[in-house]
Amino acid sequence: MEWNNGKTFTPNFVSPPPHSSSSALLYNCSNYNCNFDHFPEVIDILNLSVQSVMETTTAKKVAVEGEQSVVGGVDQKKKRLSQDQLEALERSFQEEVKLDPDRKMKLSKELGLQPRQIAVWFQNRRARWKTKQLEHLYDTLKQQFDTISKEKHNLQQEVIKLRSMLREQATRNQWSVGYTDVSGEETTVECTSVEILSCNNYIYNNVEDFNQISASAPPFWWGAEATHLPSYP
DNA sequence: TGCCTAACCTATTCACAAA
DNA sequence: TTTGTGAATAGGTTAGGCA
Repeated sequence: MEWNNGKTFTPNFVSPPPHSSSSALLYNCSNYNCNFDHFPEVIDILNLSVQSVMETTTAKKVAVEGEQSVVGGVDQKKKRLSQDQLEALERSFQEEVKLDPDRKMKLSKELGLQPRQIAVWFQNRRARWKTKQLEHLYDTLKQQFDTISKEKHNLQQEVIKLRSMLREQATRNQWSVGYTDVSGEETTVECTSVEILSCNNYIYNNVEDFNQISASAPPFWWGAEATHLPSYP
C-alpha cells in the first residue's frame, strides 16, 4: 500500500477502479461548479474552450471570495451534507474508494450535489480512512511491541536467575574432569556442577570431536573462559 | 523529449454545530 | 466562547497522451 502516489494507492479491501476516460473531459467543468448535464452532446464541443476559461474565472472567483462560493449567481454558504447524502456517499465509498468520472456524475445527479463536491468528499474521506488505517496499524504494532517487550523482560529475568545459580554452584563445587587427548597427553577440564552433565557427555562421548572443535571454537565453559558467561543486552 | 491535462495527494483554511 | 469535525482550497506530484 502506498500513500505517496495516488496512482499506485491500493487499499487492501478493494481493487483500484479501472481507468475510465469516457467522461474525463467533464472534469474541468465539474470541478468548477458549472453544469451541462442536460446537454451531453454540447459538452465535448464546449469543453476544450470552456475549461481554460472555467479554470481562470470561476475557480479564481471562488478562491477570491473565500468563504462563499457562487453558483449561478446564488451565494452558497458552506453547508454540511444531509444524512441521506452522507449515507449514499458512504455506501459508494465502501464499494470503491476511488471515484471514476461516471460514478461521480451519477452520484452528483442522484444527490443533487456538484460533481466537485462529490470529488472533494471522496478525497477527504480517503484522507480520513488513511488516518484510521494508520491508527489501527499503530495499535497493532504497539501491541506486538508490548508482547515482545514482556517476553524479553521475562527472558532477562531467567538469565539473571540462571547466572546467579551458576555462580553459586561454581564457588561451592569446583569439578575437575580428566581425559586423555588423542595425543596421549593428560588434560583437565573444569566444569561447574550445573554444567557437569553436558560437560561429561561432551568429553566422554565426543573425545574425537573434541580435538577438532576445541581447535577452532572451544565451548564457552572451556578452561579459563569458564567463568565468563556471554553477556546479554 | 517536453508540454499539457486529469487525477490524485497532503496540508491547510474556514464554516458550522455542539459543549 | 471554545473546540472538534468536515467541506473546501492550495499547491505539489505522477501518469498518459500528443506534437
